[in-house]
Amino acid sequence: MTETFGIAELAKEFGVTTRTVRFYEDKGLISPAREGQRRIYSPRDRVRLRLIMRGKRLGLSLDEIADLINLYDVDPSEVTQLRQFIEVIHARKAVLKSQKHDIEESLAEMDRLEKQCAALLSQKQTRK
Amino acid sequence: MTETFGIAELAKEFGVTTRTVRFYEDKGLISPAREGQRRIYSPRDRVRLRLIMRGKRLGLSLDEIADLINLYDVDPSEVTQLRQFIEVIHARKAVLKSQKHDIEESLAEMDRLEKQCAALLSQKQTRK
DNA sequence: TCGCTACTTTACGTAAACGTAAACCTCGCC
DNA sequence: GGCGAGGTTTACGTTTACGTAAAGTAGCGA
Repeated sequence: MTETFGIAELAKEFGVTTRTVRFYEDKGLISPAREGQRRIYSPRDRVRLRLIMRGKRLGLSLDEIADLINLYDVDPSEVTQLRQFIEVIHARKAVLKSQKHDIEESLAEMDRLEKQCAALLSQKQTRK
Repeated sequence: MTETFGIAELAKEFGVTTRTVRFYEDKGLISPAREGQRRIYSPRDRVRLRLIMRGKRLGLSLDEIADLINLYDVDPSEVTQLRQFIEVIHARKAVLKSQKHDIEESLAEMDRLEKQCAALLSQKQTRK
């Protein structure tokens, strides 16, 4: 028997409000089961939530996140679809790589700034 | 004599509208000179625009970008300020590193998906 | 002087991603 | 059986990051 979760539980785990979790459901990002009128979340829903949070940390919109999540649910029956799918993956990889590049540039700049600061600091302290 | 730019010129270069460029000025992200009532952008303004665009690609809000840009303009006279500044840099570096981690995870997943697809494709084609 | 082009300010509109308030179930328990 | 905790729907409010329209100005070539 697979584990299930309540809405408050998941909201707390991911550091969002229950409103947010329901909002994601409205957007079609997750579709929890119901027990009466209550929402029951499966481990699969939880994984999706994790993917959503990662997408948000990367600055994606919910619509973009929806597209990405749906990648995992593509039915690979048609060869044409498979080819298109590979195209999408390539495009996505390109974006990620450019983003990685931006991050590495930023990190390098932060290091430079930090070293400048450290130098200034030791200068001021030896002079004292 | 240093080169200058018009608003349309810069907007085109960075792939945004002039409205956007003016909006960034309203937000205090850039402060171009004026010639009469027209805006005149310096190479420094252009660098700032480049930083803004990079920030946006990384999913930052304009407020966050403003904070980051102002890092480059900090006056390093006070030791206390210098220490705080280093703290800020450290925090920023931590965020960037976690973001980089997210990206690498995503890239790995994309690779996995791509290989699955390739395998399925070749399967379907040899069978044909 | 006319008209065109590029730029300006002012201001209202809008989509995304929730926040927040109101009013209603329902389950456990004292 | 009342009630408190936690969940639900419905709906209007809010912030961010611009879009878009209106109306005015400044220079420049015919």
